[in-house]
Amino acid sequence: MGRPREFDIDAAVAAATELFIAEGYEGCSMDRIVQATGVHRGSLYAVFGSKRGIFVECLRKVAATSGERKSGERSDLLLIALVELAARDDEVRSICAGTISLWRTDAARELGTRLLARAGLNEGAP
Amino acid sequence: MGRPREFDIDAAVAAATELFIAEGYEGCSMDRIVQATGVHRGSLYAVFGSKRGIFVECLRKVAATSGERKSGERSDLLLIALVELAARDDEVRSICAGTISLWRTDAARELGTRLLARAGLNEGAP
DNA sequence: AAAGTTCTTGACTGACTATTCTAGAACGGT
DNA sequence: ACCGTTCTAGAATAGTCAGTCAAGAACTTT
Repeated sequence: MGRPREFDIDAAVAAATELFIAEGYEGCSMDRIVQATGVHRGSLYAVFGSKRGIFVECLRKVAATSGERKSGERSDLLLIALVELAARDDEVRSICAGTISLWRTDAARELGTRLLARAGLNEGAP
Repeated sequence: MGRPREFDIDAAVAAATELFIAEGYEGCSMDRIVQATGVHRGSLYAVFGSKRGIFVECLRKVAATSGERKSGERSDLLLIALVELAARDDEVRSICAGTISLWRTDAARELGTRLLARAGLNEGAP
């Protein structure tokens, strides 16, 4: 049925996830995502619909594999989602809420700890 | 010495602070800041130099009055700073580190708690 | 091999971005 | 009353942003 896709969706999502974690949502452009994934803009839009669509897919992937991940990895993208998107995006907020509710640890402390680590704090002098 | 300033710098900083807290750093444009402060673009640039300059001043103000503020108010802008700026801006990171080091509470938990509250979580169903 | 379908590609668009510039207005000093 | 200085006002600029589109390529089915 038609021309086969030349890129791996999961791989693109993984690459985009790393990018979002490193640069934030508003902080990284579609150009950067195209560059990091190696997938053409048009192809990304055909599959995910929008930049937000890409992010939501990344978030869903992290949520789905949350159990298998270390506490750092599973929190990083949530941080971005909570600070930049959740307040104005019901779906993102809902995914975040669902993910966190599955954690057994203290969510506030885990997120706060990871927040500081990601910012480069709590590992030496100011 | 020259024409007197027609706006109150502290008031502008306070208005900008609220805006940054509500919409994030990348999430709010200079247009929005001009609108919220009621100060002309040129005047803002004359005083603060850049959008980043405005943010840093807001952060400094919060840091300086951190002792007088409730835990929510003093954490909100730090969240934005830590997630969006600190990783790539040494000065911002330094201000954050200095502020947090003065807190007597568990910084990670306080930030995490505020993070969830700001996102609209932990106050009802998902 | 022709038709139909799905994907890729590169160029394009209009809106929005932070920042700058110039002209003029309001002050203090002389 | 003029001069130097500091601020304001509005328009302008160049760059970046997310998103779109038409043309062609790779596949399956008939």
